[in-house]
Amino acid sequence: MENSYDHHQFEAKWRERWESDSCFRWRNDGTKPKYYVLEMFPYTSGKLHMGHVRNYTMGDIIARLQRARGFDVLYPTGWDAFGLPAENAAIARKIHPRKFTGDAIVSMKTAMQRLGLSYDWSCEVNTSEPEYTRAQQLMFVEFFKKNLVYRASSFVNWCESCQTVLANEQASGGTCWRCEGHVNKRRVSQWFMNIRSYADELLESLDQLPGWPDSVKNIQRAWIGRSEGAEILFQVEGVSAPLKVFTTRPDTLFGSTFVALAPEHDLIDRMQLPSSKKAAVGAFRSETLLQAVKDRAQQEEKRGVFTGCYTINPINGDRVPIWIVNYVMMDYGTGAIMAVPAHDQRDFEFAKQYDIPIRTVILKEGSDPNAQLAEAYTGDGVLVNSGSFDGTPNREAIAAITAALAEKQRGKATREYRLQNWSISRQRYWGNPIPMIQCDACGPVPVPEDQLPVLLPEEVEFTGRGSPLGQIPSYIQTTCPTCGGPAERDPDTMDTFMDSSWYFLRYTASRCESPFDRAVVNRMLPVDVYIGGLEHATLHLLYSRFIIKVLRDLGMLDFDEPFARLYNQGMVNDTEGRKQSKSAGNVVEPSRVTDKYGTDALRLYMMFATAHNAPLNWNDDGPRESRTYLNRLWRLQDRLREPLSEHNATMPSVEFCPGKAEKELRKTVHETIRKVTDDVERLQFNTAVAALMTLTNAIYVYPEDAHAQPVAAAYRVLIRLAGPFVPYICEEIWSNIGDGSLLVARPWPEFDPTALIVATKEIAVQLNGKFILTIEVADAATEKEVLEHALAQPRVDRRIDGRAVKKVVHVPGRLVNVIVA
RNA sequence: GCCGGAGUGGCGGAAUUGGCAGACGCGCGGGAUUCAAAAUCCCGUGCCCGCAAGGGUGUGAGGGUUCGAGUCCCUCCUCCGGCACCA
Repeated sequence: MENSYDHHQFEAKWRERWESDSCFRWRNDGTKPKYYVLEMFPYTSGKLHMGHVRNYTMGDIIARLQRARGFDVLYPTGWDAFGLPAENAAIARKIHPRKFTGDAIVSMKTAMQRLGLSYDWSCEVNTSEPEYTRAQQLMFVEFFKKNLVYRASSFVNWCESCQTVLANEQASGGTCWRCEGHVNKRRVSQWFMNIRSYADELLESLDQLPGWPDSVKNIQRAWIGRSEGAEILFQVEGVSAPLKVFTTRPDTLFGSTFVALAPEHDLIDRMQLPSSKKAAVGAFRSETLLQAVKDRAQQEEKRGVFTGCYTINPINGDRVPIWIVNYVMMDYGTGAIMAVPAHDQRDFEFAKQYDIPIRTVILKEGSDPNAQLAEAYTGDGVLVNSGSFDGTPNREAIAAITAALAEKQRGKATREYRLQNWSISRQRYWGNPIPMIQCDACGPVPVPEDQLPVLLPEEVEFTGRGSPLGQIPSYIQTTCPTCGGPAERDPDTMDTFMDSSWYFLRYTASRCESPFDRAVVNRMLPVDVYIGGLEHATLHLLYSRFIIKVLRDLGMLDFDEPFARLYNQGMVNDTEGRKQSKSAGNVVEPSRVTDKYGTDALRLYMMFATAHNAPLNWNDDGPRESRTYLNRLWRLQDRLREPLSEHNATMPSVEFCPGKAEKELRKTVHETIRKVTDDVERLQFNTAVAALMTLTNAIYVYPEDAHAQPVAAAYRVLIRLAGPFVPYICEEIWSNIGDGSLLVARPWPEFDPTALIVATKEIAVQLNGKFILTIEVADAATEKEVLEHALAQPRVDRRIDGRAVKKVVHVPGRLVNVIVA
């Protein structure tokens, strides 16, 4: 006890003891209510950075606290172990991705264990291991059998430097999400998952997620991008199949003076282009298709080419020209629009440039129908130049015109989505092989279950060019499981977002033969608290929600959403607020801080510095300042030596609290229990730490001549409350002052609301809403007594200055507001 | 451009439902301890006027609702995040 605080002397000791006593084991025996705490598992980059420390400390505090409160806590972790960086390391440094990943796991796991994180490591999951690979391949085969995956050859986002296909959200802004290289359009045959068929549910069930931050829900809503409108069929001259157009403004149909197609649109190949137009059309298409997605999206100038072909407007029989334009995207809607220059700014600009007629069909109230438009009018109004619909308010005309088209079988109300279907094929080695065989006679055939998993071949040369698996004949060449003839394996691996969209199910049965145990998963999920970065708002979190709904519809589990509550921890930046990065040379190593100040000091600093979701700009003084507090916590052992040796209670007892000082301390103890418990529940770790400091201060200033039992007990409560935040020092102190048990095995202190009631309370007195002073009134005082007491104050009386009191507002227990003229 | 979120002391940040703005910490000032210093413990600390008692003022700017606004409403400014020819 006389030793000064030296973290080196006991961190390893307690880590080993917690491990050997299985303190953090998930029991899964149904005897206690369950609690599932989850963090976004790390990608196996090899380094643990401050962002991880911040994220995992939050989860660890919740896990430790909930265990103490009597929950059967599942708090697991694992490794997002497949992916491009390991493969790139293989190409650059000739290290096999399996070795690179294995080494990374060893070093990261050691670092994570040093942080005192209370994971149940027996649940550990590694997405690159054969068991996980097999489980996911079983699920893929199931998806295939139920037609949830399909093969399509289409224009996809192609990253030139990664030589791979990207999902739309992985190519946001025209740059690759991983290497930030240019993304082009390219026609490739891929496996897709039909996430769009779940778009409505993914959107609507966001409203049933009160535990999610609005920011993430809004990002997902925008990402899904549902818009209501109509699909309209245009007859193209010389082509039998009608052209489908999507619009949100069917009310403007009479104003459509041309139809515009995306350059990729396949109708262009089926139209009979006049020979005079063929060269220009061909040139425009190939030029546009060669452009990187980003360049095309950022191109301000609207350009296009007239095809020489015409189509018939189904509402009025107008013959309108068909153009191919650079501002219509194949990805959205039908890749074709009815252009209405008068009421759409983009169409307006295009029509001006190419001298296409502009016809007003919506008139703003009180404006001149013949006025020249300076820009498109997109507001509301009344229909003109629209035949029998003239005079109809445009909002009504939307439904009316849609109905008129439906009657003629020329259109219907419909919805479109910004969300694209999920392309899951990757032309990479270090991923989960797609368990499919392509047979010329039988088509795509799944690998039979008894032959799973399809494992990656070990002997591979990593050149960084083309398809790594496709170049290995011994892997590719196989026989068809159906007909026995020669066939080829799918040369691709699955997008790693597939791995991470169900790993949290696997934790509950990490060695199970089937992908997961249905009964256990149904009991443990949804995850109670999920913590991770906001950067996964549209990728991982949307895919996970989708996969859970798919598994539900396949009858494999019985809930709708994977994560009941979601929290996004803020970034850890450098001192200037810039992102930490190797290239900027501003990375602070967690181990350097923990060596010098101890794990607890680092954890405490990260929790105290700022709110959980605000960015944390690193402050070099922070860990030292936290250490100062820990020293203060430590020294109380010595300072309270006598009280602690005389009294072994773990709570301040009422009978030992006769005087004001004792009662006040007891009140502070219970306020702290309540505040720490509530604050951790809301992830307000900074204010929880502040409450611990307040109790610490109260113990320091507790009068020496007051009764010893309350202060000894208060200190024991403090150590128990601080345990989840700074576990090592608290376990060590507890071994000196406790009851011989391990602190981590102690239940959480009980909150007693009656301890908050003391004899008097403070009431603020205001005059005309302006604060004057506080008065002390008896706890049981009536309203009349409180008001009399307030008005009797000389300072209040002086400020009233003889004016008549018009009204008095009394908020019991809080304030009195005296209103005078 | 559109959709979110946020602007509070010298600094990091508190303020559950509209009810004493600035909890807690850093820094700073004072005191105790010490031969002295560090460390430690105690007290003080939004700003302005005042020796003090006391008074004024104050949550990005302006307006509004209310007995009462950091909190609710409107307009504007700044910063951060998301989306961006989405038909």
